[in-house]
Amino acid sequence: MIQELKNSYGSLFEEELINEIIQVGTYKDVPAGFKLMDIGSYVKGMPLLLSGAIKVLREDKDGDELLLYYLEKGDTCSMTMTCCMGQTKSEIRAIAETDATLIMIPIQKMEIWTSKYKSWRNFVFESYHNRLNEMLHTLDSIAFNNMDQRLLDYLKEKARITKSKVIESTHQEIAYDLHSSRVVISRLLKKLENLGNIKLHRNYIEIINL
Amino acid sequence: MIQELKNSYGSLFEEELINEIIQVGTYKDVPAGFKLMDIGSYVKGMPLLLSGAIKVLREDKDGDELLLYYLEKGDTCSMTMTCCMGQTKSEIRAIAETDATLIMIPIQKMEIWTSKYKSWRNFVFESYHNRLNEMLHTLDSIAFNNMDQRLLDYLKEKARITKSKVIESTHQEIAYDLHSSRVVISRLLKKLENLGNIKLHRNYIEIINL
DNA sequence: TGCGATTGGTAACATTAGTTACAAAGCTTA
DNA sequence: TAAGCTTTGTAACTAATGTTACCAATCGCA
Repeated sequence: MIQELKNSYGSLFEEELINEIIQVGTYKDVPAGFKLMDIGSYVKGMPLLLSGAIKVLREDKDGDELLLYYLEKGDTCSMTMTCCMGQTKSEIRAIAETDATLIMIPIQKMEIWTSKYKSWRNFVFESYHNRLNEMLHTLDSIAFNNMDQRLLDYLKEKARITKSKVIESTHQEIAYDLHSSRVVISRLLKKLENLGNIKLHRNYIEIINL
Repeated sequence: MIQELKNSYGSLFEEELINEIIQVGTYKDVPAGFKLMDIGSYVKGMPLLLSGAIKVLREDKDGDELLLYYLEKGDTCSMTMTCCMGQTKSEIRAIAETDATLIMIPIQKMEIWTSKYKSWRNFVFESYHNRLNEMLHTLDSIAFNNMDQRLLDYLKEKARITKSKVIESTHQEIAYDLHSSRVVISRLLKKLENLGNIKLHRNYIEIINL
């Protein structure tokens, strides 16, 4: 854990802060698909992601989902931070996209470290900054792009996150993430296959050239 | 200015911080329609809004716009904050929706006050929190609602922001904000009029019952 | 091996939103 | 007041997306 922590955050945080994190943080190892946080639940701690990817999504009143963005090594969840501080419920759901390891920081430390460590403050601000930009990007995608472009972006991002040319998703799962319907996604995927961008298989999609 | 500042921020900030703000802040009085910030421009200072409303919007590569949210008394622009700190260009455009008064804080003070004043830290965090939530709300609206619902929400919000039962916009202007076309908006507005929710006039819309 | 469940392909159709085109109504100003 | 601009209304059409329905392929497992 210590080596992993230094590997991901060593250049960001000073030695002293790293040591504090080691002291109070709890190491967690979660399998792909594990639900780290749900809408309406209260937040107990703040996660620092060491490895793997976390999928952050939104749900509307009818239970329809929408993928917001992914968190990666070195990221944390800004939503969590604000929830911690404001003692409000979570507005989003977070699910491990791949197997992931992370360190949970007790929320009381948040406030203390924010006044004590400049590097922590910068990290928190930068994190907010990144999340806001990702939200902007998602919004752009929905507001300005057609579904075929969104699907293309989705496939690219998923391949990047999983570091693989093979996307292990069913059409239905993709439809959920993009808040569309299975039939529409199948249709557009078939179009991409005909263009030679991908190759379709049962339960996975092979990326040829995006 | 001093009275206005205490009125809007007196309960948030301690006396000492208020005094510092008075010392280093510049008072600004801008007319409705004034462009406070544009996409791609660098940010010189951080605004604290004293009165009026600021419209924050996004633009895509083709110049198509989309309204993100409004800022009101007591708000600041989180985008600005992150831009200041990261020295990156603005991702959004900000335009005074009504006549507005605000105080510009030199960006150097940001960093100093963040370590010096707990109330400032809380303000900054809370501000991020609010903006993230507004972004989520906008995203919900675009992803999960049809245009008629979005239009309804738009009219409600605009009436709230301007504190008026009369919305002084042309159909074309509304179409820009919602990233739609004039014909579509006219169509839906007419439907709302037939339902008795609004009354249409040239250059303004009267709200009957939303 | 065979049955049921899951997954994907496709057609036909419905709905929503965007586009083009044009006319009428209402301001503005020469 | 006539000419010209802006704004709004509306029809007809196109495009994109969503829905329903049904079948075929594949998989897991009894």
